[in-house]
Amino acid sequence: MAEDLRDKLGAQHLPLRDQVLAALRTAIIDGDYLPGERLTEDRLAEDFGVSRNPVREALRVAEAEGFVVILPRRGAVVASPSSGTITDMFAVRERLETLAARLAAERATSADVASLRALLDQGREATQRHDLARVAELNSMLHLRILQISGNPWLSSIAKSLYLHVQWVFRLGAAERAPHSWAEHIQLVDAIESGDGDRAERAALDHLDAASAAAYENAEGGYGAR
Amino acid sequence: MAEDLRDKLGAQHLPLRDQVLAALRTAIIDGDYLPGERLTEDRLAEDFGVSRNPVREALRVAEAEGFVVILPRRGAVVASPSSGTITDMFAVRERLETLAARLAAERATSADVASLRALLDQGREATQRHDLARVAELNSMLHLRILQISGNPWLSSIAKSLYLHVQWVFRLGAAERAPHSWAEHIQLVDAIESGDGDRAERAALDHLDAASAAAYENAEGGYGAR
DNA sequence: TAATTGTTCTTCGTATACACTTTGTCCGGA
DNA sequence: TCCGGACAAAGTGTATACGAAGAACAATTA
Repeated sequence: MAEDLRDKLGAQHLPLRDQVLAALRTAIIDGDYLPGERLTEDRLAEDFGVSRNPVREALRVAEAEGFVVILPRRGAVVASPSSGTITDMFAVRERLETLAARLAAERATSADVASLRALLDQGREATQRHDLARVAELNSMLHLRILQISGNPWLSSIAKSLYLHVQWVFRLGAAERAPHSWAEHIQLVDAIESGDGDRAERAALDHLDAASAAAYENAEGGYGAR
Repeated sequence: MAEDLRDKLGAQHLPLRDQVLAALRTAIIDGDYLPGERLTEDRLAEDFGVSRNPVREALRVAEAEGFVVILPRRGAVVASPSSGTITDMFAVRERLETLAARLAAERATSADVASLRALLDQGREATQRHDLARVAELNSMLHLRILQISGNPWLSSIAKSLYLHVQWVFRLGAAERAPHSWAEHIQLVDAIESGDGDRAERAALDHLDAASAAAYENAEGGYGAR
């Protein structure tokens, strides 16, 4: 029982600041904190039940990641993504995720491919159950897994951050499109399995173009220019 | 005008944490803190003459940027770039900086081109004076200026961060190669001025390939795998 | 020698204090 | 009514202190 306690404490070894950062990110992505909303340190500290220090450290990282803007002596506000950043984000994603697809195709082991196929299967099931939230989640997992398979940490961490931002901006539309994008995902995984870098890159590009087009449609009347 | 003054002073106020972060970054890039070296909060606080709080906040951001690694309950150490990360960084840079060159070519105003030409001129002069440090500095400024001209903030900030890391890893070799790379820079600016995106992208790629090759030569016997 | 126990260093989180900015409010005067 | 300035409130920026807990290393014991 003393061991249980120690295990729990040991497993807890996620610093509070990281937990706060994760909570802050998801709160922003989920729309619990809206763009432009003011985030005072005291308020966040209270919301998360911690003192100001972990909150401050989390805020600095969140700023570096582009989720909040910090004005000196005035504090933090949730960042306001504009339609301009949509175009910009997809331009960068196109370059990075096609590279990820190519590298994944060149490096994927059979176990890697199997893990992708497993995600696809689960996605198909979830689609049949009309569980859109789960489909969207599996969608994310698939993308992140491909990044991981690419084996390039820089690429992975940068693209992951971009992906989070895309989710933030299109959290509404993404869930709807998820089932449609699944066919594109199958193409992508097939291409990766084939080991053909060019083909994988093309499949990723097709997918991104479709996602970008859908994003634009969805953005009409969404966040305006700002 | 009183308003202007207040605005300026307010905006000018650099929080200590930002100053610490900047100092930490340059200290790491310049090799004052060597890879693997332990960075205790007390020591940094003393080095920079501030309390531990700003240091901690700067460290979190430095971790997010990849300059330090923080081990829970054990503190921060300077990150150790391996030859693997060199390859990975250049793979990403190739995708991003070619995109930047294309966008710059498509969007550059005549004033933008003039500013690039001005940097080229200064670089030529500095080369004639054999002022390698200045050449390297202008080299950086040119790259960052192109990123700025691309008009894509995501691209700009991500590529800038990568560029800093490249400088860190190759701070020795970069200065030597700077004069040689100047010819490639001229090609690049010419291409941007022409407004031909494809050509700009090709010029950027040539430049990166040369830089990458030089980096590898220089890395022999440098930082090993780690 | 090997295992155990202390000891020390350091991080992690909390709490407190205070200077300084920014912001908002209120009040008197034109 | 509108303006401008005094004044108060809110919140950040920075410093400091303290206790708990973990990690590393030395000392001690079997």
